[in-house]
Amino acid sequence: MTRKIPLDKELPGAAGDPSRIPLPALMELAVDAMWADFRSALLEAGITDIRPTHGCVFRFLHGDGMRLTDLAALAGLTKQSVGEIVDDLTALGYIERYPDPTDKRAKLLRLTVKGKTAQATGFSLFSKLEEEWSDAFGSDDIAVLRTLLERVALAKAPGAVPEIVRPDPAPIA
Amino acid sequence: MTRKIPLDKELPGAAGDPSRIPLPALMELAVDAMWADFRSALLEAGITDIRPTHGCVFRFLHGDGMRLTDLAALAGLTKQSVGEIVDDLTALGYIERYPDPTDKRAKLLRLTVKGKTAQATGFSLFSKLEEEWSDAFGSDDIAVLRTLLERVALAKAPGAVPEIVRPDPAPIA
DNA sequence: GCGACCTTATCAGGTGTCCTGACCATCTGT
DNA sequence: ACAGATGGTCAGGACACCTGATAAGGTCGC
Repeated sequence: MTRKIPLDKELPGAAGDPSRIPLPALMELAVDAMWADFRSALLEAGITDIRPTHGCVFRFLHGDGMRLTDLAALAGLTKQSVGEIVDDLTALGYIERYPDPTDKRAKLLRLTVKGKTAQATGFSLFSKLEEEWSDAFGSDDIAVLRTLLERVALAKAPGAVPEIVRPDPAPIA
Repeated sequence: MTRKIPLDKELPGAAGDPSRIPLPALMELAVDAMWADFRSALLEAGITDIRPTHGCVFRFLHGDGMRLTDLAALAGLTKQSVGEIVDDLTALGYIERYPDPTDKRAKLLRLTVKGKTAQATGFSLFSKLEEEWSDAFGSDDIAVLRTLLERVALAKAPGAVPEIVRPDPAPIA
């Protein structure tokens, strides 16, 4: 039972079985569901003042001082856009700006303790979400999904893949 | 080679391996890539004046006369929003409005010939896209992806699944 | 050491896509 | 026949992006 509306006898487009929801639409449904799950988990974890837009900061801000320009480049947005998001998160106490000692034009950005905690919570909830989806839809299929998506990301958006942030990374050696 | 930045020795969140891009982010990358592929295929097919927003009409408008309200409900948007989109597509010649003979308040919407052609083209391109992705990433994995996503959609957004439109369906019997 | 040029960040303003609220014309149930 | 629901539209606003311009500060050639 995947279809409700009976099919026409002749299909103008003849583009395969039209009861198949287009794959991109199907994926969008799923990704929306994922984000909805994540957001409600965030709320349950007591984080109520972070909007989806803020995600780019928590995903890409790392280290002990990043420039707005660099963060924007990682996030794939303009510095103006990220600037506004950064203003927001600064006002909320998740990140702070301080002057770059080596360049009087620049300001450096870093997560506050509150911000680091929130970032860690987020990453932990992502993990939990993946486990829950594994339980709900089969860990084998979710594993296939992940490796497939990783290959897709590498093939289609190579620049975006390696730059994903981990909680407070610091170079070894 | 999935990671570029070396890991910290101690991971604050300890939320599994942080080199794993969060699943929702990974899916978003993939879905964006899909839409990008689809849009460029649309352009190659000579359809250059349809914006992503217009998709809701081509996805959900079917039959020989639908009300704005019903279309909006299917698309999950307000009638005001869909009204604007409909104005747009009417001006572009893809759909037309005509008065509902049974209700003087209402207007009915239907695709023009141009609109039906575009819809059919779209569905055909979706099919082609899925084939191309099967070739590129493995038909087995794409098949798993599809059935998984269908189960997800059914579980997480049951209302959205059956109402997807096919090109010009007409009830049998 | 100094002008030409590139960056950094920010200000100002605009666009596209959604939303809520208010409204009139019309239909429906009692 | 009238109260209340419904169909469509107008007006206005939120939000997440964008482009362009500008001031302050680096960098490099010579």
